[in-house]
Amino acid sequence: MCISELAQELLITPRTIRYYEEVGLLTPLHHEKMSQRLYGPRERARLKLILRGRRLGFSLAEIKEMIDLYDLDRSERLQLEHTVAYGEKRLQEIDQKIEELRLLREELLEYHERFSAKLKKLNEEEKHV
Amino acid sequence: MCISELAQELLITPRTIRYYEEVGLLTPLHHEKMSQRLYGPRERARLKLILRGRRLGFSLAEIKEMIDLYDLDRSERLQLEHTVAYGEKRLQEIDQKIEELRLLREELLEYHERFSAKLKKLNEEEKHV
DNA sequence: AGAGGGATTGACGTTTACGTTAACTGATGT
DNA sequence: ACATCAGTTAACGTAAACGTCAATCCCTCT
Repeated sequence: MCISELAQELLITPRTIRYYEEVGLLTPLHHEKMSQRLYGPRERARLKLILRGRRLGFSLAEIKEMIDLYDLDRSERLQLEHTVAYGEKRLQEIDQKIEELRLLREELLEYHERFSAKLKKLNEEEKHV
Repeated sequence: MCISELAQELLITPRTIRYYEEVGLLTPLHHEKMSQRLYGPRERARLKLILRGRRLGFSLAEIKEMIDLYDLDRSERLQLEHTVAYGEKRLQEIDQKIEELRLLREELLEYHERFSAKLKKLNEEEKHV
């Protein structure tokens, strides 16, 4: 899979994909001999994860931490305990974000229902005319 | 409530609060005669909503849309139908974000459990030595 | 061999969301 | 009256996350 195909599928620009490589979020096949980058299913899954993180308000640095955290090749020889503890913290953060979204949802819904009621009332008043 | 009190309570800087006013997200009491801005409970609630939005990855422009949407004073004379429809769209977006967070959570949890198991195994091997 | 089309590599530009600093003002304690 | 101290305005600075553009390169097709 070449860069523009991948970009088109995920609705982003090639520049974005190269940028993610530049900051160490992606590592497509791209040796000396090859003139183009090639993306396998692993890089594709990783990119989707990055984009999901972005949509949810995580910075690229945070996303990199999460990804590196569970990158077997890089952290196998590092402190597993630290990794596990840190991962738990990240999961808790996500739970909190979910909770905050629930709260935001409730808040907006409250406004929304107040407005819907008003609209309904107005429509009924029109009928009576 | 003055600006620094509010800032301290919500763990942000006064500059941030003034900036939100600059872009039309807040409208504290601040007439000609007064030399300081005063924030009531309404502005405080609004600010908390803004900060929640930010933590969840919404841009200030998006947050402004949401807030303006249900600002009675401004939209009462506007098209209520449009407001209601748009609000429903926003609620759906939030539901999707919640779903995406659930997916991200699952993904990370999967990695996490794989790592935890590995750690446990290593600890047990140590005992046997 | 020459032309065209997509990919690559700098390099600089841009937007968002503030940070920082300077110069000023208004209220307040002594 | 004077100092001081928080708040204000105005202006410029900055980090993150790309956008944009030019120059070059590679491959392919005729």
